[in-house]
Amino acid sequence: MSQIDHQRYFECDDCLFKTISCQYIHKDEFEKLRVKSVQLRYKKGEVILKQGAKSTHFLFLRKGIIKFNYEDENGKNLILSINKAPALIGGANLVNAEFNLFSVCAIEDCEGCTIDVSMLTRIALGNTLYLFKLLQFITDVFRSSIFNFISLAHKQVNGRIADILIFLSQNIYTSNSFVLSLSRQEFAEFAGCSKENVIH
Amino acid sequence: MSQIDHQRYFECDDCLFKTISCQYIHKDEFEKLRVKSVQLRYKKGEVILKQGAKSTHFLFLRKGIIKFNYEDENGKNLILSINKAPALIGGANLVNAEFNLFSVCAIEDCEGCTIDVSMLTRIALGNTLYLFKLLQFITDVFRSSIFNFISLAHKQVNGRIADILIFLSQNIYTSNSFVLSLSRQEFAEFAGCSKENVIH
DNA sequence: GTTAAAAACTGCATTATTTCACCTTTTAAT
DNA sequence: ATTAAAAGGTGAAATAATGCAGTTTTTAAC
Repeated sequence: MSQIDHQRYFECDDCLFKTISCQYIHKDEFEKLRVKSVQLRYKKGEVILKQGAKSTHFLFLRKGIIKFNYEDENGKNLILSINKAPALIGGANLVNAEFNLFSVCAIEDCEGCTIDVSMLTRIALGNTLYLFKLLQFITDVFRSSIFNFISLAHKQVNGRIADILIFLSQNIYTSNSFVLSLSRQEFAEFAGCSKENVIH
Repeated sequence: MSQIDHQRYFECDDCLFKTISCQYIHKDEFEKLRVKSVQLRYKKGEVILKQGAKSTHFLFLRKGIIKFNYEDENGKNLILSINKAPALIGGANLVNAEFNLFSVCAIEDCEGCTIDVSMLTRIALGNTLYLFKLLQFITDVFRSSIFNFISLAHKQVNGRIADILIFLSQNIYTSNSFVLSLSRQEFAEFAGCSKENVIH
């Protein structure tokens, strides 16, 4: 009897998460994580982690761009942050395991693989330097969004839109020209303004 | 020859930081932290950590209320978050040691004591559960500010002001009525609007 | 207690932003 | 290829927010 065979889209050998992990933990230890992990592909728009759900795994995002989305009590969507691969998604739960505060959605086609939280926690607790490294990864996702918040909270719409374009150019697309994969509606949800305002 | 005698304002025996620490590390280990620490008092308005400076210590805030302040390139002040004791201030540097991104200022009289970062890091690296606990403390400071950001970025001024009042009532003063220790100017810096708008 | 400075407050003109009604273009489905 | 639905876009009226100029009140200093 074999376990369910999962679709394999890419090789683990050139995976950044593996490379970094194996600087701290033994290959055999990493193998325990690997056999529990599942490779996944997400189409643009798909939900990767659902707000309110309890997640049993992280996602190591190997390729693609994602948004952190918060749906408020009136059903209004707000984009909190946008991040690109490589990133460790859902990591906030490592430190403070609760329900997902936000949804994570693909805004471009993504691929990555799940990582079992309890297994990773067990390994990290036995290796402080690895734990430290993971925490840096996790806080990076957060850190990059702080200056967005500052701009959003304290500038007018023009400045917010400009700052978002600069942010996308420098941090996400790393290019002066890029094809925007956000709709005007999504852009407005990120900038905190009406969609008409984005267009004008 | 004795070392400089520092002023002592309060006893360490009933300190929450000591109590929590000693659940994870040995008393003798804690003593190494204690002898390096200095008790400090801050008056309302005083700067505890300075934006841009490299800090060699955390502050365990034992009593009082503080604000995280960001001064932008035009010299405009923005309040990012308000927190009360007990809290571990400057902790972001544990994971990702850099210069302080923000200033921390007392908005009511505060007391606390310094904690040597390198010593604490050394101890925490030898005790993962303690490290975990510290990280929870540190991320708490952050977590509490997320919903402020959501409100700030995506509501109008009335809603922002209302949300801040609710936040202060529930999270800081934990009372339905309180004496506001922020000036209207500071309130405006927190709400991201003009001071006239706070008054109207 | 007097005085100066800072903070609180007010009304109003100017500017910014949202909302609405409507039109055009693109995308996806049959 | 046709059609429906979604996204992109526009202008103009209504609403919201800022910035200014000025008055009153509170606070701190001598």
